[in-house]
Amino acid sequence: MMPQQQLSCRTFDAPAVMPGCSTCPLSSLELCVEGRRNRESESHAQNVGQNTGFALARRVFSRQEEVRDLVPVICSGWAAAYVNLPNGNRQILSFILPGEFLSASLIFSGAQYVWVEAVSDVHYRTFDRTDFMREIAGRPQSFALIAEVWIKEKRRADRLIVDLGRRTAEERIASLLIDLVDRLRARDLVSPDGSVEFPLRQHHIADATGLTSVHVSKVLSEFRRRGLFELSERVLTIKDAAALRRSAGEPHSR
Amino acid sequence: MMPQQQLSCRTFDAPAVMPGCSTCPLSSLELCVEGRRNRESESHAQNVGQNTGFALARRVFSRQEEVRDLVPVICSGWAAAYVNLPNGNRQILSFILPGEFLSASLIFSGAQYVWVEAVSDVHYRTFDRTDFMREIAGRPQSFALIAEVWIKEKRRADRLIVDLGRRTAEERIASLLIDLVDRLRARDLVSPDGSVEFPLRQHHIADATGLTSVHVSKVLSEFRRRGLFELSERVLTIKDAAALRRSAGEPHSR
DNA sequence: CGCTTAATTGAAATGGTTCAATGCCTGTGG
DNA sequence: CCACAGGCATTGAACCATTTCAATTAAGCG
Repeated sequence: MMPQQQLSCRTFDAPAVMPGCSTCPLSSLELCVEGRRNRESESHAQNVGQNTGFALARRVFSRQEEVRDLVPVICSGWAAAYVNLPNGNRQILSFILPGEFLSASLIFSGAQYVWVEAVSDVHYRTFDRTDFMREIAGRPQSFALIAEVWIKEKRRADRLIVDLGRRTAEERIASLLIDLVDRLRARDLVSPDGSVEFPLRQHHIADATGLTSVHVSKVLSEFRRRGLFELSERVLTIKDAAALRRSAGEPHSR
Repeated sequence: MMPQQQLSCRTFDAPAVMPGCSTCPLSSLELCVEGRRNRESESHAQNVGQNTGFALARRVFSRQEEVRDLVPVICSGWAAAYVNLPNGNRQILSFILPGEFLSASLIFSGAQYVWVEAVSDVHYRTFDRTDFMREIAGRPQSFALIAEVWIKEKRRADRLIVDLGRRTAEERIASLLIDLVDRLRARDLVSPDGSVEFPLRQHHIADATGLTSVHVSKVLSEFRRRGLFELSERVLTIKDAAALRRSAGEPHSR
């Protein structure tokens, strides 16, 4: 228990409760030592080996050998899961926000085919897979929660397939922004005036939407010109949500 | 138990053992009344409500209300899971071959956002979700098998994302053909001379690869001209597997 | 046998890429 | 405090992979 591999970079004294905790499955399952909702309640956290980690922005922080036996969850910051192509291109499969598993597949298997890069500085937490499995196997309602997480991830992947296969650059970019803002809102990370910390570079958006960063720049400029949002200094402020949603095309099975 | 909803179309006297049985998870879990490997062995099949169904080619055969409580598995024939877009386009998310769940998500939830169409005539089988869950929840090794199915499905979705986001028409089409043939080979559906029943129309390939059927026609002609395969009369014969694999680009995380 | 669906082919149009040049900002080192 | 390098964003022009449009033939199907 408590396998203390250091995933990468330096350690860090992380504050106990992090932005991701409010929506983190590990927290609601009372399996996280730090993020427990109710510190008085009976907790299973001490039965699950766990550890914290930290990665600087732009660093790759999940490697084959490191996730072999560990299930990582993001506590704060953004990450991106991607694959590299022989020609030097890459495709981002998903952005990972605070309170999310690096990948739901890693809950059940250490086999990994994606790279994960920290977009901003990232605090994460790793759980011993065997311990974790044992804890949820016993409790059906825990299992239902994990199934839900998994289904959501699959649904998001399917939505991306539709975007990449059948929708224009404008629609893809608008969808991505809407999806991210919606998820951030669920985590209470949108401030009352509608602005959000938005660490993505244009090349991230390009890699996620299957476009070039040159074209992303052009589309974003056009969106700004139309007054849909403001985006500068790593802060995004939606100005005309309805128009943005229109640009994303009809909601195709949200 | 045994909820006897008729999913659609007419009933049919299906032969007990079908092409999909050899690789069907329900069969290896001994949960299928018909497809059991070992008829003498102790089986849990009578604990799980189940029924057969049949759908004619080109029919939609999975609707919201119908999968609410049922987990469908294809026994013979091909199906396609897709979503419709407001502009009349559609995107096929996956082809479903004999021995596969309609969608792994349906194992855990009846909420559905895709349509499923029979590509060729399809025999399928439905299992009561509650019964099914109860049976696998108790047995960890069953659960591992289901997790594996789920991970495979997700991995295939991720591969499609990469194809649609970053690869050319040729690469997408070649990848699709290779993937299908590989899966068919695993089911022993490739005859010794290398030919397979291949019920897809060009518009299926187009809808799956995010292209137009016009362009699919051009690429397929070019492939044929180069002698990579023959394809006519719903039969595909790979002639130059190595060259086809080259056209698909490097294997990006198979 | 006629009617609809599927496949083929060519020509024109286009959404997005590629290439290239410029400016900006940030961090770094002298 | 300035010079310089590297990453990031912007803009315009040329290019190209794929779409769109259109016309023709071939293939199922009742």
